[in-house]
Amino acid sequence: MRKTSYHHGDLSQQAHRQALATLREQGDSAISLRALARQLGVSAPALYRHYADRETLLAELAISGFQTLRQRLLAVDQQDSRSALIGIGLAYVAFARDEPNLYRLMFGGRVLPRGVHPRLDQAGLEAFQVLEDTVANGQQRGYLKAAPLSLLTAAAWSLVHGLSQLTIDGHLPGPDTEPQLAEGITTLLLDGSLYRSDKEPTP
Amino acid sequence: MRKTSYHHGDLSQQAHRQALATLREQGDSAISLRALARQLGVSAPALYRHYADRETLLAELAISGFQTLRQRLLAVDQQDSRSALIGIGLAYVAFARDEPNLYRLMFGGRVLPRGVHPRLDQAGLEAFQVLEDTVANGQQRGYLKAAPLSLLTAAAWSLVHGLSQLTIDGHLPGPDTEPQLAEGITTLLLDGSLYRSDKEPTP
DNA sequence: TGCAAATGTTAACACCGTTAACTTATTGGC
DNA sequence: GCCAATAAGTTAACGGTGTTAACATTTGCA
Repeated sequence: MRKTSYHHGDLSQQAHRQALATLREQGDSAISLRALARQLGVSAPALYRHYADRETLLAELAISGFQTLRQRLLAVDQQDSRSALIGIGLAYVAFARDEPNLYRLMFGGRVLPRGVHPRLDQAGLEAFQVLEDTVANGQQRGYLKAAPLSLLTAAAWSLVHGLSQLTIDGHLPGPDTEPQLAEGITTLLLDGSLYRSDKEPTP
Repeated sequence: MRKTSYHHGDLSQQAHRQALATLREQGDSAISLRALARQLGVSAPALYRHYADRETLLAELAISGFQTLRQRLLAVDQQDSRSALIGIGLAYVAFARDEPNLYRLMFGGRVLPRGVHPRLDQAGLEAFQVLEDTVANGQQRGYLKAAPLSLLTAAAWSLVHGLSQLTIDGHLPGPDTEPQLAEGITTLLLDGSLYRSDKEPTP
């Protein structure tokens, strides 16, 4: 009664799985509920028993994306502040490079606006929290300036997010200069880009 | 023979105009060739005399976006290096904030991939060039580190692009903290975020 | 004047997301 | 163990989309 049963039995999960595969390979615009249903051997309206609409399905994919991004950031060694910060930056960009289509969906903006899917907003915040905690930790240890936490965090996030986006969209000249580029840029934010002969980072 | 003539006479430009208006108000996904033709009082296939397909029309909009972004960056005062760099950063983020939907289209990535519309790629490069020139100038004047130009430029671009994207998509906590945030962050990249008591920027 | 090119037209194809109305299987209470 | 409620599927249909083919009209030039 597995194959020919009226009820599919595992449609929700399999739809998520298949949609994620399509997303990875061809981007979010290639995800069609009808095609998805076809691939799963089911009628299109059946999917509406599990997802309110197409956008909700996409939101679900983005949520799982934020969760794995968070896991990747949590896995970074936090021994000393400097390597923790650089490590976070590298891990962030590496995730975007490994999952460009998923990353684009997560930060698409137009396709998944904030304030519509609460669980999505929360998943994004939780990933962001890891970065903020690392920055706060660096401040407490006296490694980072006493500037407002929100400012430092926004700067760090902007930098890695911008670099990720530009990298996966091919805007940067040498696309294979990664990940030295990520490390160099992160270092630059930490040390500053001004010319000076006297640079002695106070740990 | 204006209104009832068989030939429209100005379809290409008016299509561009109307599509840009729709883009600004509702985002690129709201642009439909059929609806566009309807609004212009013309049949849908007529548009194909002027644009190869929908994507080409979107590319045209993005091109004009890059051109006005370039103009905005060129208008920044270049008297001294520091204010030029900060000014470029502010102008860049201001553009994104003023034209969020246009900006998203320009850097969408999935909807307008690079390497497909040569004129679009070129327009993007030309805007980028202004930023690079400013950075190179700062180096020549001895204001910026002698690090590789591509590294410094990529860092600056990543920062302003990331901040723009996060801002217009509402990812940053206080959305009205702009544009102090942009200035603070740009300053941070210039001076570095490390704690140190001796900071004397060498001009 | 006449013919070619430019620029419109209608009809049609193959998709899409979504809803309504209906059918079948599963499950929990008596 | 039956049987009603519910969960999870079905087909049919509506209105929308991008795009192409085949045809019509206007314009501009030789």
